[in-house]
Amino acid sequence: MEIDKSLPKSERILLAAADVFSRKGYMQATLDEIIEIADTGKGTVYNYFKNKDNLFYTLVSKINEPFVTALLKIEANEESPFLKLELYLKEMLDFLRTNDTLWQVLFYEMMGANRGWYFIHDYATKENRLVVKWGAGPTQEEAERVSRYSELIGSSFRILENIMQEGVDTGVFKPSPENKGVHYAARHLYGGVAMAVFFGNDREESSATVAKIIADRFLFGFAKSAK
Amino acid sequence: MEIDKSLPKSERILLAAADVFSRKGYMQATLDEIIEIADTGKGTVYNYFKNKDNLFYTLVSKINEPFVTALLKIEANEESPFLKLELYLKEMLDFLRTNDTLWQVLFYEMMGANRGWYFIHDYATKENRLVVKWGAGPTQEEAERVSRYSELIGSSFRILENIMQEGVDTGVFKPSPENKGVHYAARHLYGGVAMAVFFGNDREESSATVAKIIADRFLFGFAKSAK
Amino acid sequence: MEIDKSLPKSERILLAAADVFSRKGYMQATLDEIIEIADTGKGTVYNYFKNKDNLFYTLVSKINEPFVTALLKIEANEESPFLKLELYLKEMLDFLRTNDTLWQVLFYEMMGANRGWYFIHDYATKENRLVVKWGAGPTQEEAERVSRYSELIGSSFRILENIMQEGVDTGVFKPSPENKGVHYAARHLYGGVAMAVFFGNDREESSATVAKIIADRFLFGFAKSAK
Amino acid sequence: MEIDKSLPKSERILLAAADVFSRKGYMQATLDEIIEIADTGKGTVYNYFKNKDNLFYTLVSKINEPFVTALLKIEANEESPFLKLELYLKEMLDFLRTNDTLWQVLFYEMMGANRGWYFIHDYATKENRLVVKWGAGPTQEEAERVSRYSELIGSSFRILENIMQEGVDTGVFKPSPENKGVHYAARHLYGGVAMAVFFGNDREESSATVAKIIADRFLFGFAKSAK
DNA sequence: AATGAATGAGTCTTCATTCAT
DNA sequence: GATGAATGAAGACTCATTCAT
Repeated sequence: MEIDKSLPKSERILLAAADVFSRKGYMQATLDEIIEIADTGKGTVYNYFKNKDNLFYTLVSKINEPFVTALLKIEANEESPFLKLELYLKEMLDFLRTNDTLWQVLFYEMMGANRGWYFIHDYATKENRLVVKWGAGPTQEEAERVSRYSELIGSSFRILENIMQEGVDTGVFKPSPENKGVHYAARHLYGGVAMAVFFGNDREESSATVAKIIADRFLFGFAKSAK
Repeated sequence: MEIDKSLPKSERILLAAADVFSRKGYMQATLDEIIEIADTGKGTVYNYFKNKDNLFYTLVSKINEPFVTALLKIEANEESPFLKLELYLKEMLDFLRTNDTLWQVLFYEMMGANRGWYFIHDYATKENRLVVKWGAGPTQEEAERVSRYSELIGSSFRILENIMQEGVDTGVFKPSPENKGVHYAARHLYGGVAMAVFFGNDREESSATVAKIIADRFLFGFAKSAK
Repeated sequence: MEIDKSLPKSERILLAAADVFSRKGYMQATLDEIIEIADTGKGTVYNYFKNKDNLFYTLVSKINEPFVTALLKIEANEESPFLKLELYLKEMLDFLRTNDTLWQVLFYEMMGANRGWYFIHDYATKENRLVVKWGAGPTQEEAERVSRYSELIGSSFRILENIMQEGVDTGVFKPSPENKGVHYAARHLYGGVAMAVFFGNDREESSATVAKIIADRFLFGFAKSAK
Repeated sequence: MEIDKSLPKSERILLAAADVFSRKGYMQATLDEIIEIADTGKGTVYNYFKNKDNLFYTLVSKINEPFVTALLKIEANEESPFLKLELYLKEMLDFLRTNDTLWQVLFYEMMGANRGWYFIHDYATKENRLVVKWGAGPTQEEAERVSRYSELIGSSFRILENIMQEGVDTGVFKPSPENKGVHYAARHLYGGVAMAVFFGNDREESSATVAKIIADRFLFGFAKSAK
């Protein structure tokens, strides 16, 4: 990979990091390879980023930002929940197709290596609450790390929930059984889209087409006729 | 974790490995911790397993076997595709709830480290074909590794495809637009279930209930009425 | 430095460590130099010692042991405090002359790098009590480290105090002004001997002779006649 | 720590250096922390001081100066050696209590890293002479460094020797056995005071009181009666 | 004179793998 | 078969020093 030498160091490092983290994952990515590609010194990386984790987080955080902005715009517009959902999915497909490998890593880092504890988003307080099932629980550092990553994913995920909830509230979408909220259905849709992209790297259909199909199937079902 | 000392060494090692890989993921799991739990020597591990990767693969492979057997039985029975789908989902939920962390790792190892190349399952030859988009492609070792892991996931995934295809063929499920096959929809459903489990560690509802809900939503849609 | 290759690895490492720590001090000593001299692999060091600090501590601890044993024997014998004091000093001189550089490092590590906090030995509970004058205080790790080193020095220092106190109790030594105990005088004597050895590397006089002189001057004064 | 911004840069750097070296010791002190406190640029430090070592030396050298001036004044006055000794000790106690950590570092730097070679002060030529017992000896840089630091300590130490020698010459202090000079006794007293301060951070008694006690004990002994 | 971005040599530490017993 | 002592390649991170502006 070649990086434009005229860019400032910090950007060159981020570009190189994107490349390496995508190919190697978090653990196997090495700073040596990153500085080799960024054509910079090792110390320079540590002038801009506190450590490896901070470099990775800064990177995905930066990429995530315009994505969330676009989604918020979709959520805020005046269209029907049907169309909003489709627009959301198209946006998400475009985003994941561009950042597939990096987001695989992010998903994994968010979920992985967790012993007996996890975070649950408390919709009342809007905070992530630590639940320790057993064991000693995470160190503060581990907890913060996972929490940060959860928050990143959550920032786009909750917009999907909002759109779906709007549909339920306005009576066009089915409520969940026993009115449990849309969390589970949203999780399923969100995760399904992500995995479908991660799984298959084919890009034969445009994201608009695929979004339309997914939305259609999700809303009106895979069965030929209603029960 | 306590392991039955009367078991043969190789099994004790696998049990210990299951424990450690589940908690730590692949990279962060150490052989030192595994042999500590298995109460055996480090050399012994290398007598039974070629290396760390082979140990992990043997482990997930062994766990996967009865799962696939159960799915094959569901596929083979005489029920309607509707019920088969529900049974499949219940089986999958039970399985993933039991092996969530281990399968997170497996998914990641299967997808990860794949920039510029990937595998496509050729439904005709039933083999995984390597597609190199750009770059040097994987080393033979990398390729074999990813291929093996893909095959593991694929073994359960293709059964879902078969059930869905059966529904399409018998006219109860909608065919894909332009008759492209059920791959994309299957990927979406399969991935969605997996992510929903990986994401949320809540087990409030029984897997049977959840399977019923997912199947219902998947088949008949999230919208209140058909278009 | 040449090390007997027939010795077990752990001993070779300790011998090499003694050499390097003596010459370089704690911070500037490198494991690379130690393994070079011990003619062993870097991993081997970490099989025997948890980390650099533990290696250093194990080393000085091991050296300190027979020294304290010898001092305890002196404390326990039936001689007069006068003679005990002289014997103690001779023993200490012999010890410090042998281990001068290593003990300089130990003294420094015990005292140095302390921000606003220090340990005071509580003679009642026989424990080291942390006193934080200002600032955040040490991390637990720092505290334990310094405490361990303090304890090492303290093990020989308190024997001197005991001997001096015995002299006061039996009426042959002057009590401290306002009966404050012998701590200050002991500190002065102990530190004075240490510094005298650290300062001047001359070994012209035998330790027995020097011990006699120090004891004489300490007991009967430097002035020609009493006031 | 706040530093007066109106002071010239070089002084602000020295003040900041005093703070950091005191708290962290030589090795663990970083220029980053120093410039942070001095509120200056890193390059500026190197405009005024050749390197880290030179900064440290300039600092302690500057602090040492008024101390030595005060001691010289004591040496020069018309009082008895008894009183001079007491005044010297009070001055030293005051000084060390103020600069304890910094002087610990200085003592250590002076003594440390000296295996196989050391300096002896030649009282005739008033120069430090290098004695190589074995090994290659120090590099010129090492030698100069240790020599400079030795000279710093020596500047105050030799005044104590002078006072004691004056007492011997005028017949009020005991000469050393075989007329070897007061070096050893001075070393013992000087080192003892230093260590007593470094060891115990208690400041319960005023330096005047402590000086009186030390002088009394040193001159007239710890034993209740002369032999 | 003042600055601070850039550097890379240097260090501790980890851990999969080997092999002699 | 079973073992575990020994290994060294690899990797994150630090920090004194330089030098162009």
